[in-house]
Amino acid sequence: MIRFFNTLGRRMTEFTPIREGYAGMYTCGPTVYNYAHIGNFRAYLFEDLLRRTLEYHGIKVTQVMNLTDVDDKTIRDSRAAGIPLQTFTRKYKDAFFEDLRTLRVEPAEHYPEATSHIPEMLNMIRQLMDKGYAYQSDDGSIYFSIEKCRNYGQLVKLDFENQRIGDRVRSDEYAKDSVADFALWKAWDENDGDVKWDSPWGPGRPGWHLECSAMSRKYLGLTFDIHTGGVDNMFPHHEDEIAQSESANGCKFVNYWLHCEHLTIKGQKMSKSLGNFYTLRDLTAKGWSGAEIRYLLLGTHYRSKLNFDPDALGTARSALKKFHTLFARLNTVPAGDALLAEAKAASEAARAKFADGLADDLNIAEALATVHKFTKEVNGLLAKGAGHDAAVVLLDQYRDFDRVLAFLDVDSALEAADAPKQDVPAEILELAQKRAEAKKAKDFAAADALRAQINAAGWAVKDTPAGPELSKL
RNA sequence: GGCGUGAUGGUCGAGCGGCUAAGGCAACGGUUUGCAAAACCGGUUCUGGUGGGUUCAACUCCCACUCACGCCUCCA
Repeated sequence: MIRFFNTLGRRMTEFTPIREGYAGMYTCGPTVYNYAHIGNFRAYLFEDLLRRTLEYHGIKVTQVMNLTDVDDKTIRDSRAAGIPLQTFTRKYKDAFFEDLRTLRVEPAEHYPEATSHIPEMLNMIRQLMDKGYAYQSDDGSIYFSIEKCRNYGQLVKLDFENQRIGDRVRSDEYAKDSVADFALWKAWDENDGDVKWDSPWGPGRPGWHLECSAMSRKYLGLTFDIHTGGVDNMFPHHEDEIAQSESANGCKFVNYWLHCEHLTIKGQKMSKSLGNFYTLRDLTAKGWSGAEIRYLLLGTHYRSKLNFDPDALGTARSALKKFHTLFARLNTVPAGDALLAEAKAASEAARAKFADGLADDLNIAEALATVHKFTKEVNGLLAKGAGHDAAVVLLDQYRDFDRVLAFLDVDSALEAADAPKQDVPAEILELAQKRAEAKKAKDFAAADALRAQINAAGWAVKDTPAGPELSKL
């Protein structure tokens, strides 16, 4: 049984898909006006964990992630750069997909762009107008009227009578009947430059919330299983999506809403406006790998705040390195079927616990603890003389875990272990060679002197069963 | 002001109304090593923000307080 904490109702609920064995999932994607930061990627990694967990449990997932490629910011920044909107957003779409690959995020089935779905959105506005849920204001914009929607406020309890009205609201309020009404269609004005589409209500562009309602309907149907996003999307974005979709479609929009907590830095939300963010590229430029970053960002339960500390990436590196040396060891176990049955039993037990942990609202801590306990067993089996056949089973179990985790990298670790270290300078190799000879001759004074020389040159030497190994200090 | 989330050992981070409070990283001890490093093994560090309450029994439920963070129309 898989269960999730459903924001709708704020309860832990068993997951029952509409169609057995299949799950339709809509995940709010990026606004492509800049590089996404790792707080954004935390959400996408959570969604990746979600889809991989469903798949691990044999459920076929259809995931849709939208790309918001027209809004205030994309228009503002493309105009400031003097570049056509499409060209401008193309750059950040490409960067986004590149970053997803770095983090081993499994691709969604559909990545619809807002600008490619204007007809679908206009169609939905038409329906809302016809049913009386929307109205046109003096400036030509179309708004959704909250008052017409009895169910408004399913995700968050808000008391609109008793709100502290901020400046942002006041500046936007002029054309609306009610403060909470939101734009379905924004009438063109000169700030939009050449960005505009024709509509029955005059030239303009779609409101932000509308794209998700229109595109989810197109790719997932009127009612679908799961909708996710960051907690900051609960209001107004998701609340407005529900209002639009349920009003237009006349039926329930989404069965399970899952929201991911924020990534914080020094206890504060990471955000573009506060300027306290790291992009993925900032971290990879410092030498951290996608796997290490993935390990760190996935390590905290999605409904808890994750305080990002760059130093913690070192923890990730240490932990992953231990796995990699173990994989290499498993790969060189001599032939034989010793302890094969034990290996199979340990693998099967670990697999079941791992699956159960994930099924419990994506309890990654439980799943990881299982992997680590399994590793302890694996080491025990190796110490007891497990043969090659057993090693193959154990290694396969790590590959199986990695269908969800995607940071263990069993096979690339094995390849790396086999490949010669090519980037070591010749003179360092020569010193290491001389040291090996000195050691062979039991001239330890000379060997230590050579090691000091190697260290002075910025390299460390370790003696492994397979011979000396060099690494940068 | 309204709504919501959280506070666990050096650090990150779980479960659970009652076995010795997972697991990672770090530290420490041991095995191994010519010495190291790496690897493996091991116990250890806290009595669970504060104060009450319920209960035979609470870290786990309830109340209050303190602190922190988030949302209240840009925001993953």
